[in-house]
Amino acid sequence: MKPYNELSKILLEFSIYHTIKGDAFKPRAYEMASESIAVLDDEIKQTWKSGGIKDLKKLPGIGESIAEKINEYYKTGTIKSYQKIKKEFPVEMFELSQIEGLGPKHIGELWKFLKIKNIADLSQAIQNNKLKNLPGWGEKSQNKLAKRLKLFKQSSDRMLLGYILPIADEMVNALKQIKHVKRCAYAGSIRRRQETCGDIDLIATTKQPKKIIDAFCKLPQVKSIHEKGATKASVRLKIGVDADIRVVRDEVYGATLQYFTGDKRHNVLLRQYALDKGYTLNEYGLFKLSKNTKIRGKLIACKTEEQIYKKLGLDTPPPELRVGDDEIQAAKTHKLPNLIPYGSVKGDLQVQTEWSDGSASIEFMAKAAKKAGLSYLAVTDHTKSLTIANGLTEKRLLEQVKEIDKLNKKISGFKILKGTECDILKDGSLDLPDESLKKLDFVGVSIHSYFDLNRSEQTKRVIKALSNPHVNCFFHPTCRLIGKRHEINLDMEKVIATAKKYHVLLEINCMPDRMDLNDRWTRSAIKAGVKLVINTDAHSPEHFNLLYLGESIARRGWATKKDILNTKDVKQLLKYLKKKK
DNA sequence: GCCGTTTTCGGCCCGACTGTTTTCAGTCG
Repeated sequence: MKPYNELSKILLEFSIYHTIKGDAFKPRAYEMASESIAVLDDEIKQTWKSGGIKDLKKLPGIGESIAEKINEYYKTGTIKSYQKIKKEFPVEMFELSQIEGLGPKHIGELWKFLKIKNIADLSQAIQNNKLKNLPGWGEKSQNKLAKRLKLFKQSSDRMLLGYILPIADEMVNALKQIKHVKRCAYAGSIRRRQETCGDIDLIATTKQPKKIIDAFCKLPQVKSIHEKGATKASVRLKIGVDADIRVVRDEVYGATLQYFTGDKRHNVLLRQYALDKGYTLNEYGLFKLSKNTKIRGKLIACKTEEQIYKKLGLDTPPPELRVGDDEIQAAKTHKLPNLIPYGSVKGDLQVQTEWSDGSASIEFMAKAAKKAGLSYLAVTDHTKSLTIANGLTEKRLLEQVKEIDKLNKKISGFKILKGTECDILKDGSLDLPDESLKKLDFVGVSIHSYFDLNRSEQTKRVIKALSNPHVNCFFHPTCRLIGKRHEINLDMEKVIATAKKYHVLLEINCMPDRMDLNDRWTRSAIKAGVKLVINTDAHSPEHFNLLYLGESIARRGWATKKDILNTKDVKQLLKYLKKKK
């Protein structure tokens, strides 16, 4: 399922409604707007608040009519034309549409013939064998829908990238072992490194597609099969999400990879762009259109993604940037950023040890970090107000400082920095006095209490904390836990401006359910000239392997190496931090 | 209903699979 909010659900219902009515182009317009709003989430309301209809219209997929509907929604809490539709057609269209294989037309028929309004009605109708006698339906379609409904009821939400990526890797590696497979890769949201993914998209190349499809359907991760054709299959995995595979000839690998990497909005824009230039693009290649006709002509490119983009006069946007925003424009004007390469981070600046709520000693963590390829870390245990995590008092912090001095003499080729994850108290003051903070190399601050303060109080609290002259970094700034806890209510624009003013670093936290900052705030911070760091927030040695997740976000936020401070070695890092003192 | 480096009007992405059909509509990505 996509991360829809209420407004994006309403717009999707408009889309479904217009499809049922038979409108040709309105459905897609509403669908695009719905997706746009799902992605922007909280930001949409801020846009409306600060710029009204005028600024809403600047957003992709939102024009006069939908901007007015959004305005009405925020002003009155509802949309009149939506109420009208609901009266005429009182169906939970969004809910029903979340069942795989149940689209607008069928939702319309189920209402027309059987007065099915929601999931409960549908379950009842299936039990009573009512569907199979509808025009155009049969035994098979009823059974199929029954299966999909069951899956829907027990389906898990989107999975965190940090959990699903390793599974996709396993499947790709297993398929690569098969004799006839030339190439195999994951595409889709996983390749784009989206923070959560709804499914796994694989592509493979071979001269014997049937063998690969069979092997795919028999992978140990597979629970059941939805579809199995000559070159394409779709299955349910035991972990509760779907996986799709598409098998093509090796020569068209580039076109297929491009096509299935998406995202949808990027591809729609790219194909429109191609049409304007007299080409048509599909999963088999870029084709020249014959003059004045719409007939597909000569194959122009298909071997690599780069070749296809180049023929269109574009640089190749890295997969992480393909979201259908402004990346095609940047590709056209050669302004795509030189993204930070994976494996660039040299030191981890948020590490918890057994001194507070970590599982290992400082020495053990340092050795694990070194083994993971890092050359320094900052020990940043919690502070005293976080009693549940055994936070450090001033006295214990001093003892820890001494121990770190000792360890630094003992361990060669690696530097342990003295740091803290100092709690920001309710009023914005810090949990440790300045005398303690100034003894440290690296002061991180973060919020672990009073998540519910209103926007102005919370913002004031954070600005006060960041203005303390000893503070180097704001850890997991929005405090969100994906699927569990919302972002705290912060005026991020102000926080970013404050970070800029006081030379405070903002963190990209690599914990799979944090990923905080997210990609959009990362891009805003970079645009504002704020430096960032990528930290794992390690509580045990294996967490150092999560750095790639933070690097994914940085890339999705258009970060180059120079935007991320801990891509520097420890000497340069300390030099930068010193400037502040 | 949205959108514009040919357009403020006239376009709007494309192919595989399924199930019910005898040539296609619906759905998906």
